[in-house]
Amino acid sequence: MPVIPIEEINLLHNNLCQAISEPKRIQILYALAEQPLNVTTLAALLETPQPTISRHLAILRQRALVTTERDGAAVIYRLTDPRILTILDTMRQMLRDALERQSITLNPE
Amino acid sequence: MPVIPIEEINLLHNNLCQAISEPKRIQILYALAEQPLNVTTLAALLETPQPTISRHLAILRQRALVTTERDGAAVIYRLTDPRILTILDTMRQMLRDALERQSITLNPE
DNA sequence: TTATGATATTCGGATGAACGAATACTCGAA
DNA sequence: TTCGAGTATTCGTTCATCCGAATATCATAA
Repeated sequence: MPVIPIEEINLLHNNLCQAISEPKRIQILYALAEQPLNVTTLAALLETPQPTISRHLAILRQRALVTTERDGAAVIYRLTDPRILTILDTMRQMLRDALERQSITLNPE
Repeated sequence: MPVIPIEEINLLHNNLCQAISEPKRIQILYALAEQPLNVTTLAALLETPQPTISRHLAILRQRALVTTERDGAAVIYRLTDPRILTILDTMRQMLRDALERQSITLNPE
């Protein structure tokens, strides 16, 4: 029974849990999963003001969830680690299963 | 390229991301992974006031991450879905790998 | 039914993000 | 070196959530 040090719990919280605990940032991660994008394109895609996207990207970059590459005046953002998608998709499946237990269905057919 | 509806993003955020975005709740989930526990025992284990633990458990219960069973006056809490541990462990590994990229190591040896 | 251990809830204050708006910075072309 | 497109930052406000303290509720034994 491994007791996880509180320092590691805090790192986990600050760097990952906290980072994905914001709907807009989840949207950003899914968008970048399709393809790397620059800030303006991302802002247009998510119909969100550019400073808002830029702030969220800064948070994701500080947590090392995305990396950047310059392309002239533009900055291309891409996912650092595809496992973040595995995590989000697992959560979605858990959510579907939990809703099913309550006989509620997403996208019923 | 599946575009995820904003409603599902919000459900994901409210029910799962938000729920694990708190160090004490992560500790609780790991503790319950070892074995089901009642509130008082959990409070003692995590050296945290009982009302604090109770409030966090209420949040986890509302999100269906834990379930309860009565045992006399006590209430036993247990994990609903072991996949939450898979998620947390994957995050820990991502964190380790990210730190390694910066030549920082947890538990060096 | 009353007392006790166990759990849940409420209140108030404090803290932490998020946002809109405005603006500052950066890069490269001319 | 100046301009414009692209990106980042700052400020002030608002809103959500956490906690400690106190207390209420619940279940069972006597």
